[in-house]
Formats: sequence, C-alpha cells, structure tokens
Amino acid sequence: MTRADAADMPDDGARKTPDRLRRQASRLLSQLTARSDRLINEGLAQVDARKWHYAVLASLQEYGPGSQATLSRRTGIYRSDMVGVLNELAERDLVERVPDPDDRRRNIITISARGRRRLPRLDKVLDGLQDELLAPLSLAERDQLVQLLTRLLDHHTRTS
Amino acid sequence: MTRADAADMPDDGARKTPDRLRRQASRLLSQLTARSDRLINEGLAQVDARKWHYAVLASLQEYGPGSQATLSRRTGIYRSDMVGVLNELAERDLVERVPDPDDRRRNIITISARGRRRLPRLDKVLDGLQDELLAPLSLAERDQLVQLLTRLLDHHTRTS
DNA sequence: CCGATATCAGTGACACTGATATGG
DNA sequence: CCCATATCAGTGTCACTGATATCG
Repeated sequence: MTRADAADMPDDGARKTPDRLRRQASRLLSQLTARSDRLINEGLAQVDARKWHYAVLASLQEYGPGSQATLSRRTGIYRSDMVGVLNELAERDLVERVPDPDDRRRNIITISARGRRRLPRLDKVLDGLQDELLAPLSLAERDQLVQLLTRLLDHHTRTS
Repeated sequence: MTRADAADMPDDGARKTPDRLRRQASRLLSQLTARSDRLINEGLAQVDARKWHYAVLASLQEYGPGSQATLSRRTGIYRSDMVGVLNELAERDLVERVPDPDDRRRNIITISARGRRRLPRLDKVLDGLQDELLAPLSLAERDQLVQLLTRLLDHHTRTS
C-alpha cells in the first residue's frame, strides 16, 4: 500500500482538539445506535419478533388496554406506523383489536393470552441483548448511562 | 386453550421493574438519537451543510488527504455512500478529487481552500448544537456521557 | 367548525447488500 | 487468483408528512 494519507500536518486546524469528530456526542449517539439497533433487531428476529412488537406488548401488560393513539404515545411509535405494527401482532394472535363501543373512532387493543405468554421470553431475550450492548460497562456505569440518557430524552421531549 | 390461568398468577410482569421500556438502554439510544439527528440536520441545513459534509471536511483537515476508502474508514460513512457525499462536496468546491498516479484504482481527496475557510463556521454551528443537545447536563456529566458512549462504541467496533 | 382517530400513500435519511469494472 | 477500490442500483428500517374518512 502506498501511504498516501497522513501526509502533512494541517496547520489551521491545530487550535481545535484533535479527534473532535470522535468527541461529538451526536456522532457517538448515531454510530452507537446504529450498532445497537442492529443487535436488537437481529436478536429479536431469531424469535420472530421486532422491537415494536415488544414495546406494544410490554406497554399493554404494564398499563392495560388502550386505543392506538394511546399506545402510540406510550411507546413512541408514530401514529401512522402503529397500524402496521398492530397488523403484525394481530396476525400472530398476540393482541386483539376491537372497536370501542363508546367512541366509534377508536379501536381498543388488548393483549391476548398468547401475547401474555410470549412476553417473558421476549423479556429474557432482550435482557440478554441489553447485556451484550452494555458489556464493557460496570453495573454502576450502566445505571449512570441510563440516567444520563433519560435526562436528555426527557428534556428534548418536554421542550419540543 | 387455557386462557384463564395467566389471570390468577400475580401478574407475571410484576417481578419486573415497572417502566422496563423506559429503562432499556437500546430504546433510550434509539429515541434520543432520533431527536439528536434531527437537531443536527436542521441546524446544519441552515448553513447548507449536512453532517457527512462536516465529517469529511474535518477528517481531511485533521488527518490530511486520503482515498475514498480511507475517508470511509475515518468517518464511518459507508464506502458506497461516500461517492454521493463527495459529489456534493465537489459541487460546492469544498474538496478536490484527483486520481492517484501511484494507484490508479484510487482517487485522492483533498480539502480545498474554500473548504478550509468553511470549517470554522461549521465548527461553531456544531458546537452550538452539541450544547443544545446536552443542555441539561453539567460539564462533568457531558464528559461522563462521552466517555461511556466512546467505550461502548469502541467495544462494538472492535468486536464486529 | 374544530379536533381526535385510524388508515394509507409517500418521502428522505440512513446503513447497508450485491454487482460490476478496474487495477495491485 | 485474490483482494482493494470506486461506482451504481437497490433494499429494509425508521421517523415522519399529508391526505382522507370517520366520528365527538
């Protein structure tokens, strides 16, 4: 290989810290998230699930049934995309979608017995994947990270 | 089948911490990154730039000229996508792309005078955006976050 | 008339895959 | 023969916009 790179020192960038690219939180987030998403998606694909499936099922179990708009707000899945997710879940008999008699615009989504049986397995798979994702960090550091991310996300959710 | 037996179990999700959705690092990462990306993209769009533009220009200034494949490895932009990014940068006269005489497969990319003049402004814009992104955190916490993210990213880069 | 809801079609960014042509 | 490079076409996911029909 001809070493065409690392040729001459750039003069006018020397004020800045080197590695400014690697220090930008936004870049770190993007790149890490790309890997994280892939890890999660591949892991869940092995049990015929997607992360949205889990999000909806877990939300239903924790907070009870709700309209699609409600689920949307709970899970962060966009309103328009919720339809497709619920179609997939209904195909697999993991949720039931019935019209709300009190408000005929709405569907009420409930988790099915099968969905309920399914959740513990997904929990286990996801626990393993989180562990793989956070492998290099101690327990305290993992908490720290979750803390910091949560604060940032809350801030940008409230102020949008 | 037996759809009632799940009902008398003391809800099998109660073992789990409530808010398990909100505690998953992978979910926090995805959601925060979505917002972060939007913030950065919108900010950069106001000065007719994209984050890839900045990544390439900064990398050129810090590490000197290089082939497209080299830039790809430096910036994390995928090989196949580098073409388009460089086309955009070349259209704006921010980089120059000339064939490498020593290795005729390669192009050598150099930052232009105009690109060099452009970088400080982009640096400033991006500094402001990082600040907006990390607003709720103290300086020490920002360092912590960058530290943790860097370690995770390094780990998943090395072991892939 | 306003607003919320569910649905559908479509968009742009992103991170890829796969193929091809060229060259080391 | 194998590997690297640059390019192009295409894929699947994601978050979103805009439109429509329905209903409160």
